[in-house]
Formats: sequence, structure tokens, C-alpha cells
Amino acid sequence: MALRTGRVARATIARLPKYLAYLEGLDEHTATVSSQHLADGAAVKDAIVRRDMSDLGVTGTRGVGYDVSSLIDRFHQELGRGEARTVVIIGAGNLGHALANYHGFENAGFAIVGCYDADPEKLGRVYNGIPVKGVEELAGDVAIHQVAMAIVTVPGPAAQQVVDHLVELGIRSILSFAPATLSHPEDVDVRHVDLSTELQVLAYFSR
Amino acid sequence: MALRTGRVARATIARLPKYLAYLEGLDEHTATVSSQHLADGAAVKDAIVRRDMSDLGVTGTRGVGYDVSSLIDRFHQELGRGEARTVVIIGAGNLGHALANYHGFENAGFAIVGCYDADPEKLGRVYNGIPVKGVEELAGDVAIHQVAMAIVTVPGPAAQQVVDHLVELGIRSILSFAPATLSHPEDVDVRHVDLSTELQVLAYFSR
DNA sequence: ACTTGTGAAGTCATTCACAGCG
DNA sequence: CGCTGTGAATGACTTCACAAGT
Repeated sequence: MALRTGRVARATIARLPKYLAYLEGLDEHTATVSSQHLADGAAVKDAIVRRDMSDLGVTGTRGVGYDVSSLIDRFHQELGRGEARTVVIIGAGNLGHALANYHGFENAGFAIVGCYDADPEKLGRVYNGIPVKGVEELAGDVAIHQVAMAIVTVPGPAAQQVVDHLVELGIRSILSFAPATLSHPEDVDVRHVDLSTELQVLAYFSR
Repeated sequence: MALRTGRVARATIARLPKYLAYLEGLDEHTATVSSQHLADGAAVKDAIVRRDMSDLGVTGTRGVGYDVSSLIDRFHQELGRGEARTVVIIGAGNLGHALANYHGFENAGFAIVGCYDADPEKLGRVYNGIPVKGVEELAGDVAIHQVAMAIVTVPGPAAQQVVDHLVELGIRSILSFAPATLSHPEDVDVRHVDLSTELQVLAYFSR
């Protein structure tokens, strides 16, 4: 259906890292995978795999499957691996610290420029090679490193002004862990991960 | 439409904490809210609020709005606040530490029983009043405290066996931060928060 | 007048099921 | 025969729009 859409569905993109993890863990000499096979590896249904490939414009061989290395290349390209992508973390508390030490971001091709905090006492620390700096350095660093994304880990009450500041600096994509309802211009994409809500939803459905 | 369904849509439940946060921050003497008003406070559309209330079986007064304290009571009840709900955290690394220190879980009515790690060096530490224990104490603690939920923050490769173990202990709800595809019985509810995937999706749509 | 409550339509994503190619 | 590729069905959630209650 979508033979050359510039944009692919969010749900499809979210599965690409899973597909990639499975494909990259495969034997060197595994040349092809069937949708069934890939589906098992990524814990999804086979029909989803075929739909995703179709939406991405990827084509396999009937009776055989999809070419593994083509898939890997295509997924890398689609996810923008290889391009320089810089990120800042705002808030050097426990969560900021944990995220700075989390290697999944680097593995996915992101470079964390710095971790910014208002507390002068934290200044100068280094987490996993990432410097903790004062917020006054943020504007400069964003410009120098062409930062396009930010991860917000400040306490709830401070989150709104942090978001406002980030938007002012030209950041258009924000991943927030702050337990707060945030307002923002609609051309800014704010993804919200609310840990306590996740747990509450889980609890609700376990009764 | 749903006047007495035992179960409400996931999406609706996920909004209740937002509604609650807004309502609980209201003036003492604000007796009612309109769907419009509540929608603004929770950053959603007013039609969603009305649909949610309808699905919950909550009824307002036309021309006036919904009764604030009734809503608060109803939401608390729906989310199971007030009931004893115990949780364990598996993995006392950076993320486990951060989550132990995160007060949002307690605020939502969860009691974190302990933080379990295979590394003997971490044993005996206390994070925010939560003891770090060896995994061999997990089974006993789960039984004693009637733990029904677990948060998994171990590295990817260890995650599958941790999940298997938790399932064996009777845990039926798991919130996993491990960057790994996990298999589990279908009567066990596993919510997966993949931080690096979140960032990759965000990056994709910012191009 | 103001605001609820809800059919009906719209959007997005998953799943089915099978025709058609290799 | 095996496996892809996709129309069509289904399902979950949102949004519209308006009739009806206060």
C-alpha cells in the first residue's frame, strides 16, 4: 500500500529496533529470514512483519523470505544510524545519572553531550564520560553541537520552565520523565514516560 | 455505552492519574469542574473527558459539570489507592537505584519491599529506606509481603531468566526496563519501557 | 444559556485470509 | 508447496457534533 511514503507509522518504527536486535544476533551464514522466523525472534505476529516490510517498501522473495543484510541496512538507514545525533540530559539527579550511565543510547547511535543541573554542588562531576554542567552552559552547547533532542529528568514542578527553555533554544524533540502535565507548541514533539502511571495501569489490569 | 463494565479501557485508566493530579491541586472551595476545565488541566480534549466519565459510569450535572470530590473518590477507588500494593525492584544498578529513590511510586500508593541484586557488594545498602538484598531472599519476601508486581532493571541478557523466576514466584505483572525481547506466559502482563526505542522513535519523527 | 452524554464517523494499528508468485 | 504481499475485517481509541437535561 505504501510503496514510497516518506513517513512510516510510529508503531512500525518502534518495532525496528527489535527486528534489528534479532537480525544482528543471527549467524553469519543465515542469508534469509521468513516473516514467521523474524516474528518469533521479535515476539510479534508474522502478519505484522509482512505488513511492516510492505509499509517500508521492503520486498522479499516468495517461497524464501527476506534478505537479512538488506533488512539490516534498510533498518539502519530508516532509523538514521550513522548520522550524528546529539542529545542533552536536563537534570542530574538519580534518574539523570542512571540515563547517563545507560549504554543503550550510545548503542543506538546517540551522543550525549552533557548533563545539566541547577545544583552547583553537582557541577564538574562526570558520569560515564558525560560532564555535568550548569544550565547556563546549555544554550552554548546546544548551538555548538547542534543538539536537536533533550531528555528531561527534573522534578515535576521544574519541568514546565525547563521545557519552555528548551523550546526557546530550538529543541523540537523532548523525552520527559517528569511527573507533570506539560504544555508546549504543537510543532514540538514531547514524549512522556510516566513511570508511576505505567505501574498504576499495570496494577489496574492485574486485578 | 459502558454503564457497568467491570473493566475500563487502558487508555482511560492511564489518564486517571493526570486527572487526579489536577483535581487534587484545585482550591478547597472548587466544588465542580466542567469537562472543558478538566480537559485543560490534564492537557487532553474535552470530548475525551466526557467519554472517560461515561465509560467509568460517572455522571455529572448538565449545565454545571462534575462534582470534584466525587471524581477524586471514584478515581482513587478505580486505581485501587488505599489497598496495600507491594512491589519489588529486581536489579540495584543505576536505574534500580533511581527508581528506589523515585517518590512517585509511593505517592501512587505502592510500597517497595526491596531491591534485589546478584552482586554481593551492593548487599546491605539502603536506598530511600528500601533495603538492597540478595536474590535468594526474593522468594521469601514475595510470599511474606504478598508481592504481585515487579520492576525489572537488570541488563538485557539477564532479563529473561529474571522474568522466568518472577513468573515462577507467582508474580503476574512486570514492568521491564531491560532492553531485551522477553517471552512469558500470556496470563502474565509484561509492560516494556525501552528507553532507547523511545528516543529512536522521537528522532525518526523529528526529521 | 451552559454542559453533559452519546451515536456516528474518523483515525490508527492489528489481524485475517488468501490470491499469486517463485 | 511455501511464503510474500495486500485487500478487507476487526478492534481500540479519538473526535465530531448535537440532542437532551438542568
